[in-house]
Amino acid sequence: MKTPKDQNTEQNILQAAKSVFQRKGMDGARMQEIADEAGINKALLHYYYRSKQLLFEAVFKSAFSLLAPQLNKILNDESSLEDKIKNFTSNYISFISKHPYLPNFVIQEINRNPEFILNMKGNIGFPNLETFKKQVDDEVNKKHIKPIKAEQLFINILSLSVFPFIGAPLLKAIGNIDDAQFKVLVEERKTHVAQFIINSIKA
Amino acid sequence: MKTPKDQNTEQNILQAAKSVFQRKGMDGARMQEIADEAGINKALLHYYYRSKQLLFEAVFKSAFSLLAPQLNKILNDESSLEDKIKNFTSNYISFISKHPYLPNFVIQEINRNPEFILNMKGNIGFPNLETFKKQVDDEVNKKHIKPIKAEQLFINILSLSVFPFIGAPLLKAIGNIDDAQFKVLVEERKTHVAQFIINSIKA
DNA sequence: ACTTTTGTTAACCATTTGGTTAAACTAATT
DNA sequence: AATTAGTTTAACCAAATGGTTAACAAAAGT
Repeated sequence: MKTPKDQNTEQNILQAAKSVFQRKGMDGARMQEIADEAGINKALLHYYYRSKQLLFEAVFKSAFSLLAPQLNKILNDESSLEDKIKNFTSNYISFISKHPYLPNFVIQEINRNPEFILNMKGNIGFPNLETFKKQVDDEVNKKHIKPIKAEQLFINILSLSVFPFIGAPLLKAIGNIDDAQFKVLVEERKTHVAQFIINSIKA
Repeated sequence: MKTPKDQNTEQNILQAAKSVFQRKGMDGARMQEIADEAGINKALLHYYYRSKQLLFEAVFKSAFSLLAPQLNKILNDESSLEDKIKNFTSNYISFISKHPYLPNFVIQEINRNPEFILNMKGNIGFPNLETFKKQVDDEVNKKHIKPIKAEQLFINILSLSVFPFIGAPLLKAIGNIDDAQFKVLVEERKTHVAQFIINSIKA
């Protein structure tokens, strides 16, 4: 018997929780701040999500569910390796540009509590390397690309796509570049990264 | 009049604080836990370092001072570009292997409080890209390497060297690899990363 | 109409946490 | 031995924090 007054209180809470947790992390987040941002009383948080931990897990799963399908795109579609690399790097960098807090949040919390990701592994849609591995090994055998371990190639692709966002403040400081210039660099990376990788592995 | 009994209480505290802060971060760390790990009373923490904030800053500066000189090695020494890349990736990966919490700690805390790194920028020894930029541009002009922006190359080098440590639990989960296998991958990366980069940029 | 269920709040509670105080202890100085 | 100054601790404190309770409001069911 929901009051129509604000039928989506639960969503408001989740939205506020996302915003606060992703900026401050589990330890830095305050239930009061989430309540304020959702425009409700603190007790209502516990009415919908029983504890800080459960609210956090809802946020984390939601965030992870945004990132995982994007990963599967590169791992499990039908296109050629080169197309995969081009599409993935471009799409992933575009996607993260719109959600700049996401990768740092997910990685930080996984590091804080590594068992956490094990829960995720059961879920359908969890990324799996098998198809990608076969494809890379195959291309290597056919001498289409230089010898490389699929795992290393995957790590390289992900590193080049994701790290610039996680290390942004550091990179800006070292390179003495402002936000606008950094944005240009990121924009360039949508094509640069794929080219960089393909140059490296092509036979 | 220092008691010789334990002249290095201050160092014990710093050591314990490093351990706790680097594992739990500023928000997750507890002064009591640091005191316990240092084997002293909580009040002594405040006797030597007035507040949690000041103790944290001491730890952060110490951590950053470990990473920065390593960066300068690639940026400002006299060797050829290729040698720089080889030495840096190999040395940096070796170094971080011995301090696996360091990069995540530094990057996480910079993201939590981006103004923080601005304090560091004044310090001597803060990494500076100018020399590296000149060298890369020069190599490009001489057609020794393919055209590439020095900033992008720098980001790539750092991404490929550092990200695997920050994303380790994630990468292990996706690749279905255990700690031992991951250690092998990291070991391989000491040479793989340089080769991957050089393959990509060589003319 | 009235009873039940759901949504919402203000006030409250127990615990944790960073920080303080005053006293005790230690060792060099006089 | 008495003084002095630095070091260490137990006990304490106020604020913050996650969580609960009891009362109230609004729908929905009957």
